Amino acid sequence: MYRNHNCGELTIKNVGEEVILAGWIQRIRNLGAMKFIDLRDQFGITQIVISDNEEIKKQAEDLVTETVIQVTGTVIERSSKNNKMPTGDIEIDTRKIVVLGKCKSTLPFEVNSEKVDINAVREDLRLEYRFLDLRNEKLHNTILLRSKVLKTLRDKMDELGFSEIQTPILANSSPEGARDYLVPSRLHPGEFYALPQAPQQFKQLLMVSGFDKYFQIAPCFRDEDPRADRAPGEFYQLDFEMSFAEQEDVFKILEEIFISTFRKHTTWQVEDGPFLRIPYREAMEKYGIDKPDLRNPLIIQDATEIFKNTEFNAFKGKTIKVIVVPNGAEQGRKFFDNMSEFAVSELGAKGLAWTKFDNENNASGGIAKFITDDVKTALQDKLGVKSNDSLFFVADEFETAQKIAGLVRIELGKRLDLLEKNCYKFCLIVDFPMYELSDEGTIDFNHNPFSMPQGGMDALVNKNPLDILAYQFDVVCNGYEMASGAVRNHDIDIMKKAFEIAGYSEEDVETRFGALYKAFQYGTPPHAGAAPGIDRMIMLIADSQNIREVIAFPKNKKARDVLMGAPSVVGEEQLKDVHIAVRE
RNA sequence: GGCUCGGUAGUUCAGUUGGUUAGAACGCUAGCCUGUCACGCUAGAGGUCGACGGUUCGAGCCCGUUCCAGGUCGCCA
Repeated sequence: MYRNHNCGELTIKNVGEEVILAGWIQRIRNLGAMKFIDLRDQFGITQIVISDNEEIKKQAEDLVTETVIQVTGTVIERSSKNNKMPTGDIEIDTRKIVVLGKCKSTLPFEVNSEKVDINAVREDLRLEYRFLDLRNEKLHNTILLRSKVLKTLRDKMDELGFSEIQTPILANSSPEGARDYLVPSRLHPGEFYALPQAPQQFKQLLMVSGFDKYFQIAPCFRDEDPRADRAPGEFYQLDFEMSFAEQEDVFKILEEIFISTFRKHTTWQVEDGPFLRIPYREAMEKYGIDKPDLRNPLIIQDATEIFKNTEFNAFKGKTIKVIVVPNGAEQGRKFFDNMSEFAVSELGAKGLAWTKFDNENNASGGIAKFITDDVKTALQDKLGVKSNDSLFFVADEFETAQKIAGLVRIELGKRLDLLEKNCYKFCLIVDFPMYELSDEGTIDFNHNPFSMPQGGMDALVNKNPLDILAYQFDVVCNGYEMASGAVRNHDIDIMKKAFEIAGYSEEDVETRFGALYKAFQYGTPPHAGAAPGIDRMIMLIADSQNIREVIAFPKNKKARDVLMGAPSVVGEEQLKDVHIAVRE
């Protein structure tokens, strides 16, 4: 028996009991004739005291921190208690110490040190020694939180009538989307599997097979560069799909999942559903981005009309976007200069014009001299500008102006500390366009080629493709895209037409999406679904700034596992097996 | 791939117009200490200043190349 209690459960009630504990030495305080050891395991810390007995002192002589030991002794009441810890009333009067796992005396970084912030330690070093890093309480607890969230999600999906069905990891390359991870086939020279970017086609096939509601905590693989909120290589989605479902049915499920999971695992405020629905175009107009952070109260307004006769050269012939900051006039000149500097150097703006309205409602500073009486009246009447407000203007081509104004809005929210605290603000971005214009001027799918166009065949035949909307939506929370979903296009004729508009022939569809093309000719129920990103969900729940904090063994920016050493060079024999020529 | 910020002791960092022996804190080692809990005190060990090349009497510092790593843009149906 290695232990009969853990390190977090002994209290004053256990005084007098003979116990065996096991754990890691977090700290040793050597007072000469006596010695205190903080013994740590996943459940807590218990103080071990060593005194008097020469035999035991000898056993404790060469101990170093992070060694795993087993301690046998008696629970005694402390003479000086520590009310900061749950076990602070007691300590273990030691009878025997056994070293179970030795540890080097010099660690690559300090573990669970209150003197050093682990987040300050170079990240590649933490990743190289991830097994030590994961001993740090906060990270350790985040991984345990992840386990709890996964359980909540599974229970919730089960409760909602979904069946968990696993789909292949060795799958086929899909010609759309991100770069695939390829796996060479041994049995079929020159052919490759691809790791799935998402179980998209499989889950739609399950619908054809009559599985009413499917879900899976699905690994997804995409060979793309990472971001702070996007892990390289692989990530997990709560992938689900429902038969005979419309968009609203999916919304209800998403609202149920997010609200219940966030309420269960956080203390921040989560509003009741339904989530606010914002059409994509409205989101771009008001926030300049399709994943708005609604904790930020600022909105973007259009002032193109107001300035159409302006003498200000930078505004002439441009789309003018303006952000009005209520009571923003109290900021000094330096703030405005810094914002302009930021917009130009960081955002690539041509400039960031600004002005402010004083107590008497007169524009002063910045571009005040271009705020004519007419413009002033219009700003007040049409955009609601009041005294002591400040205004930031972005003038550019329409889409650029929108985008830069969106980034300025985010930065203003940060610098002025405008974000509502301790809350999760969810919304649904709906009505994504079906198509977009590519850089080459051709028509491309905007988001997901499997989505049903709003208006069906009629819209495809009669409308300008760029005006067609899709039943395609995102869940957004606090500025992060949390889920993507759609009503799928289950009608083979509409599908052919939809692809035709994007420049694919029927043969293209047949070869690229052969399984769906075939299956949809044998009785397909209308279906819809979505896929919340699990890593990002846990990141928000844990209030982490970096997605690697919610993954036990994350890869670094270059998609390398520095602990395990993946990817790695493989032997010639292995390469020959899979018919890959050995380089000379 | 572009832009940007970094790389100095085990760790986190400082390092003056380029100038003697490259410092601090934490950690580590040793000694002292019977009530600590971020224990305290004293002493010590520990450095190819990412790598290569250049400028210079002299480079941690300036220049070039390169490697590694973070953020961001491209990318992510």
